[in-house]
Amino acid sequence: MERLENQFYEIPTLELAEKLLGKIFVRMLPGNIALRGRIVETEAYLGLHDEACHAWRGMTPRNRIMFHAPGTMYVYFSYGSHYLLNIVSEPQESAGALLIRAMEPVEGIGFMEKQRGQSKLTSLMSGPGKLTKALAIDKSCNGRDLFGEEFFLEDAPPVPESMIGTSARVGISRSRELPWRKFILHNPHVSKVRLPE
DNA sequence: AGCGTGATCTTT
DNA sequence: AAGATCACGCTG
Repeated sequence: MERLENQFYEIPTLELAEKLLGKIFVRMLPGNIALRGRIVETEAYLGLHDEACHAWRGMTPRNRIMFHAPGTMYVYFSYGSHYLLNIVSEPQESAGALLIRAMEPVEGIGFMEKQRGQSKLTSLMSGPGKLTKALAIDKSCNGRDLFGEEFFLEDAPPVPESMIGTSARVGISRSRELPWRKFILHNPHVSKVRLPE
């Protein structure tokens, strides 16, 4: 399948949240080994008026990559143990991004199992911290883009509207009313959400 | 349901 | 300098 170019990312963040579903995230390892995962869950974060977004009060050392070009990877360290992967969207000032919350393993599953220390397929990448571990993504990936030879997205047929679920975002306290989480309905690799109180 | 974990940001 | 807050995952 074809690689996705810059124009793919240059649409409103909430549209991109759905368009990313079904697409294949690829990481090439030394030795021409490929890791592939199908994106099955995303969350949108928008700089303006979204108090759950890291950038809602402006640029800081941590969030500066959110102000970069669409298609850049924003990776940050969370809860003392996990790296979380976002794909930057929107023009600079808007500071939007999509959190990649879950993928379905497609290729390189042996490597992923080793990374995760377990082999249950539906547990390998069914959460934002799990998938970065499976793909060996850490802070060194922060600021890299998806247009090189190591990281890129491959096109795939769009997921029909009837197959897309919507909900509030997981694990946040502010702006909980915004239904900006998108996922593929009934897909077993979608994260198991902690029920909100 | 509870807790480890450590960077980041806000408030003194 | 100190305290609060986490875009989480694991155990039980």
